[in-house]
Amino acid sequence: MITTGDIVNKLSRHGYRLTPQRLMILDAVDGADDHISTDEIYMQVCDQYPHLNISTVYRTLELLKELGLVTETDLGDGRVRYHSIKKGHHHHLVCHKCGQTIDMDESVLSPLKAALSRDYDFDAELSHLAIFGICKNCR
Amino acid sequence: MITTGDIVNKLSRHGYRLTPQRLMILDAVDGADDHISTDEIYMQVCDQYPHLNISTVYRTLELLKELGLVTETDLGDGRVRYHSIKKGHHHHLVCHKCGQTIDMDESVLSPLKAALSRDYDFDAELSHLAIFGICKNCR
DNA sequence: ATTGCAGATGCAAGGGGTTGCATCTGCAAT
DNA sequence: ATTGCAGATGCAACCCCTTGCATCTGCAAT
Repeated sequence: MITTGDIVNKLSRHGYRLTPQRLMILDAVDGADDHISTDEIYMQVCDQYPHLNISTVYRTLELLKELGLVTETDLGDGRVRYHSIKKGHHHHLVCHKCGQTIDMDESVLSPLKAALSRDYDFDAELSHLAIFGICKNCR
Repeated sequence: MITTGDIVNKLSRHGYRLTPQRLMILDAVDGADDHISTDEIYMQVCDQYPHLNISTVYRTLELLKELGLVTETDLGDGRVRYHSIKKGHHHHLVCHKCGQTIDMDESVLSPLKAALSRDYDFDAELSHLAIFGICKNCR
């Protein structure tokens, strides 16, 4: 379990400060059942604290991503979505026809990561990838 | 070589029409040395035909992509780029630190495509992918 | 408890891209 | 050569997101 104290430490170690906005935004991501979009986070936090500005939400999510507290995924619906690191890594297969998203095991990408490292000396960041295509029902 | 006649046929077969705007936009993509961004296309075509609207450029590129005449790549610089199909498929490794993009051979992705088809019955569209990470100089 | 200040926020303007709608036009039928 | 009309365009408004800047504040040093 990550406590508020842990977050304070993680932030201060990088020269950042804990603000109520950051705490509320992180709570919103952690508390979400599924991947949550920026404006869902914004609206949710605004219920408690209406003065919040949307740009703070974007900047905070960028920071939380940098600190490894949340991961970001582009599911192709025109808005990026966030997910607590507590809920583990996984990837997505997104169907272009029906829009369905299928969770994909991380292991499928391991050979690719290894090949890129071997052949191109490139350290790929594949922490939360979405791959587009056609699902079995739509093929 | 693809002629204007070929394009007319390809369009009409799908119930679309050939317009001067479409022809000029396709010419701009075909004539570009490298991946060209939407507003580069817009500015280039505007030189010949100033009445052109930017939304026509977006809609036309969407159509050309659908018809397989151009491919689209997101190189992570905040704008999508286009590339003529005539110049072949390839993928990109984009370094988060220095911004360099490395061309990657298509064959690296074949095992992934096969695995997704086998394990998930999912037909992945990996025609012009960008993978983010850290390049050898920045590791 | 005060103070100082770098880091954080709110605000407003701007950038890339999309969309609804009225008008226009390619093109097939006549 | 005309006509009809679905498809295409231009326009304006909008959406998601980012950025510059003035103000505010967490928090460490005193």
